[in-house]
Amino acid sequence: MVVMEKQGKDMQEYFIQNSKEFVGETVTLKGWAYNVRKGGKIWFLLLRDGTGIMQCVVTKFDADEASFDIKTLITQESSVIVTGEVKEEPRSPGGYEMLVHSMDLVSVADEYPISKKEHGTDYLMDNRHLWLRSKRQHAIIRIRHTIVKAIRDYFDDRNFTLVDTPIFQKAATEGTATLFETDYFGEKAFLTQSGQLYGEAGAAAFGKIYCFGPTFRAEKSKTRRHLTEFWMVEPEMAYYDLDMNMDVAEDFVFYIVSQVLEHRKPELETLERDISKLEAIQKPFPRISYTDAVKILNDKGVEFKWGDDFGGGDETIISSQFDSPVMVHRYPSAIKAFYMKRDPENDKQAMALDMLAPEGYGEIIGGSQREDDIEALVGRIKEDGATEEDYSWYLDLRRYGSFPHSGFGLGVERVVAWLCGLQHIRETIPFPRTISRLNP
RNA sequence: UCCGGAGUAGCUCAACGGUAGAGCGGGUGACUGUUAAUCACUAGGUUGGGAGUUCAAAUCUCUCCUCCGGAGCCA
Repeated sequence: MVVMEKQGKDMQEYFIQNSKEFVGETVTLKGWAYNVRKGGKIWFLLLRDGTGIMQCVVTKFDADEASFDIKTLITQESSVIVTGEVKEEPRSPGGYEMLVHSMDLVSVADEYPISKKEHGTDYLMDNRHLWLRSKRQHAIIRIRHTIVKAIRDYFDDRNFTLVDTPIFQKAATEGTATLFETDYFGEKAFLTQSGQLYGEAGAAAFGKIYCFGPTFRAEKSKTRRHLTEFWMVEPEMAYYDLDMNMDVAEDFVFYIVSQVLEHRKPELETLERDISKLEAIQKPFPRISYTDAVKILNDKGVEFKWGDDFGGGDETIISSQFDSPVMVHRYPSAIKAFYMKRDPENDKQAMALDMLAPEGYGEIIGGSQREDDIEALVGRIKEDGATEEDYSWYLDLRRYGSFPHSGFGLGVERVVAWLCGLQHIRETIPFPRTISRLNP
């Protein structure tokens, strides 16, 4: 067993994140100069390797002369390869440092656009390709990675099959939203706003499926909650009703939160996230009907009529009543999509659910039990001004073995913003696309 | 699309009718334990574009452009 451990470590590649296991050893680091502090006979290089930042100490006694003299050439973000001994050192940020023996300057960086002082967001977004190197952005993107992994693991471990859905689509999923139009060999095609209708075909073939990919909305939204290109995961489950759907949504979101807490505490601390708010989240999540939600608003003195849709401020008031995400179900059918099943007990209500994140982060999930009655579905398609022809393959799913089924979509970036405690959604994705940004 | 705010040095900002300034970053030099290192010296500007008012405009007026925040729409 001791031998196995030794072998395992010998085979382990050194990177800054696991310095603890290499104390006393001489290792080689390849990375970039995050910062340099120069003295006369000693200088400090903060080296970034993608996993963390290591303080490298260069002195005339421990390093050769050529390596020491690199201090006159090196600039912020220059690429360097350093060899030296890893030591525990309380004076060093991170608790470890490297005593440098030799150094190789791979490339001298030009004057770096992102200085050590503060910058405006728009300037940083113009330099997004470089901004990603900073501690804060590094932490966010790593948390995003953990969220995406949790999403895939959750479904993969529960017998869901991945069914990818097309990005080019012939028609809108939900008539109202504005879509990006493209020329598809002389024919109109739209960038997808949802994979759901295809997901329903998948559920009929595989039982439980999910699709996960980018989604596009051409609305000219200018808010901190909107991107024109964002990632959405959409599970669809055969023989699941609305309550079972909410069970999955709750368990799924709880799993994502717990994975982030388990694996990304250092990153959350870098972001100065109030972790107690995330630790307070518990199952079961509160479930309230739309009608109850309207009562909450009215009790708080908000003028709100049954039948209207919630605005951002309304959602914040409702969600702030709870520590955990809240699921609001049975919305007025008039404000929901045609494919949602009507409540058998009240035709004015749709079997829809939205999940609102705490702390004012808004809607992170939208879903429903789907309409499985072909007559009802055809009726609503016609009410929307479309034809049976437009939805012929979708209606086939009701002609050939219709079945109760449900699903939902979760917006990845809104979850990242919520868990990271960010002010703006544009930091949640490496290269955001908004109404005013297509570059970089 | 509507409402509000802002464009001044590479960056973050000040000057708000009378000769355009600071901090950071850059350059040069000093320093053996720095922590957004410090200290000294130094370079750097058609004040977003256009038009107008005035003896005089970064400053006042109009217009256009760009960006930010909010509303609507939504994940």
